Amino acid sequence: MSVAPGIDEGPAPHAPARPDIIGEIKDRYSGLRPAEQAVADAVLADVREAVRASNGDIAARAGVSQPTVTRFCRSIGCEGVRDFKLQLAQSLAVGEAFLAQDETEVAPGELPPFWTSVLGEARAAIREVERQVSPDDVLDAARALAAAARIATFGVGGSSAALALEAQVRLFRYGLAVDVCSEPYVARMTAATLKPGDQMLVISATGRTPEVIEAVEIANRYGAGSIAITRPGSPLADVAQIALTAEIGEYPDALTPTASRFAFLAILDVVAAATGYRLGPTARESLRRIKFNMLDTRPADGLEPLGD
Amino acid sequence: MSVAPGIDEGPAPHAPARPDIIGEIKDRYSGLRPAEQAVADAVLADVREAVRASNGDIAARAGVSQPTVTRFCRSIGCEGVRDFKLQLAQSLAVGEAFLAQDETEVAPGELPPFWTSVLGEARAAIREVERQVSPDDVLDAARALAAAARIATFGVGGSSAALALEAQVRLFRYGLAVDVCSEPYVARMTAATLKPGDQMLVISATGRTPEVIEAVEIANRYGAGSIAITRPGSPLADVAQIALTAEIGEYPDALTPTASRFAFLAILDVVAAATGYRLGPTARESLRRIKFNMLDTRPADGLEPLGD
DNA sequence: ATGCATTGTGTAAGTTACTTACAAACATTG
DNA sequence: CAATGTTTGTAAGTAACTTACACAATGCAT
Repeated sequence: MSVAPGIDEGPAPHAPARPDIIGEIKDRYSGLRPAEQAVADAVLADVREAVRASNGDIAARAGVSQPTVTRFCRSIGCEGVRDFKLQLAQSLAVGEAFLAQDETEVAPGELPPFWTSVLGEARAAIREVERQVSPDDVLDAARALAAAARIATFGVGGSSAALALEAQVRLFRYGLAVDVCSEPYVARMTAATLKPGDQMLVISATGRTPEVIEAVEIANRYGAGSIAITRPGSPLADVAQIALTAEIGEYPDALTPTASRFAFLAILDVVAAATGYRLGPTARESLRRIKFNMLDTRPADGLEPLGD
Repeated sequence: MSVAPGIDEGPAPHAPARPDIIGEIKDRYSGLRPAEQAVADAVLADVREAVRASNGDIAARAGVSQPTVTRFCRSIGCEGVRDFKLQLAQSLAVGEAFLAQDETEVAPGELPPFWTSVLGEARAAIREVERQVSPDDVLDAARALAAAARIATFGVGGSSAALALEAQVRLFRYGLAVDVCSEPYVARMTAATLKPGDQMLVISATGRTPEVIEAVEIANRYGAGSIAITRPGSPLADVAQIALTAEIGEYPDALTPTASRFAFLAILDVVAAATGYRLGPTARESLRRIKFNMLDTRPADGLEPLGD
């Protein structure tokens, strides 16, 4: 019985994200020639069908000649029809994976406008973590946290405060000594009590909140380590000894909550997992104890988050 | 200046997820004929190249005839080479979107084992929100929240408590009266003060925490509305008047934080956005005021989350 | 071990799909 | 109005995939 070989997806492209050919069609639509616009109309009218249709079918559907279809493809930046179809298939596949509205079996007309943007932004934020956060930095942070005699987490301003709480919740379970605060004066006082071997872990989406920067500076001054989850190139990233950064674009709609929370939560989770692995058996024992004691208070039902 | 037409991706397929052709190749590998296995090897050795290569190129690379390539495609369930390539392109595109390890430009050997699992689980959780949460329920919840004279949010146990805080942070900005607590006795007392027209919003990953269920029951009893973000079919989902539920599988590794937080944060964000849209101008005015007043305390740099 | 049947595979021919070249029609500019 | 440039279709050429058939290899039965 032979074993399937491994998979190699080819050398990594060094260009940014692969262009979304559907987006390209729409962006360039107004600059297309009339017959080419007819092709675009035909394609966008049923993208799935267009992926499978022959050049001739598309031409017939659009009421143009076959070479016009080739020209259309060239106009939107493809090498030819074959290239176009491959890209269209990929754009469609990614679209379905990210915006799989048809899989929720909800009629398109009934979806609120924010539905796709909120969830799409959340996904994009997580993707940015993959792109921007260095695993080495994560491992450095985990090493520092795992070895810390004490950890103080701090964040202000609502969501950063909630994330600081999440940080505490994630780390204390491994048996680490973690305290959390979201009040600037207490944070400053806490930072002043830190010593060499302690860690300050702060979270700030903008990286420019003076109170957060100040707390890190105080911790640094007293010889403690400092880790920041924040925005690249920000003043906070500059003062923290380890900076785990991701730049998350803001969706330009004030009514839609910021997606940066997803990115920062993801960073936190990766760091927490790395710390857990770093600690190894002691972390597992701590978790085991928690599980054991939480079992007494409520019936368990398969795998569940510990403690809600 | 013509406007680009809308997009129609074609009728929704009623089958489950589209098969992953790369997975099919690997699953069926041992059952393939020898020459077809050589094709599989050649394809998997460089999938990106294979997508673009002609039938003849693949055959040459595999050291087989062109018809063998066609046969290979048929063996793995495709109609032919054209179909195969389209599916391969899509599988590759989805794979990149979900597991784009090569885009982080980190050598595969250096990635910690949890890296892909943590982030992949986060993505899967968000996807489950799309699959499981009904937009109608979201709109119902938004309608109730937008009309509420008062909103009380509650969650216990660490992350649910953090999410309750996130809920408060998201909603109060629209000008709604929202208070948050994570202490069961205070929650019970708060619930007892609610009246018709008020809303209780609770978050619980398991849906079985007695304190949370109890708070909802109290609120119901006093004529207030109740909204739960929780697990489907749970006791909490049963007692809440509006239940926004998603079942998130737990990754069977105690050291990896639960991804359900991403799902619940996503639900929260969708509900918050829907509420904001429901409120419309009053929400925007409230946000404008916050922005205006936060500008005084720190320099703004493009679009940023409000208040960190 | 031998013969027969089945399976696997390649070569060659046929079909489909895409591209190129050229001519005609249309639009723009002077 | 004439000249030039752009757009588009028809027809021919090329690329890519599929089918048919023959041969080789393998497996099974005697």
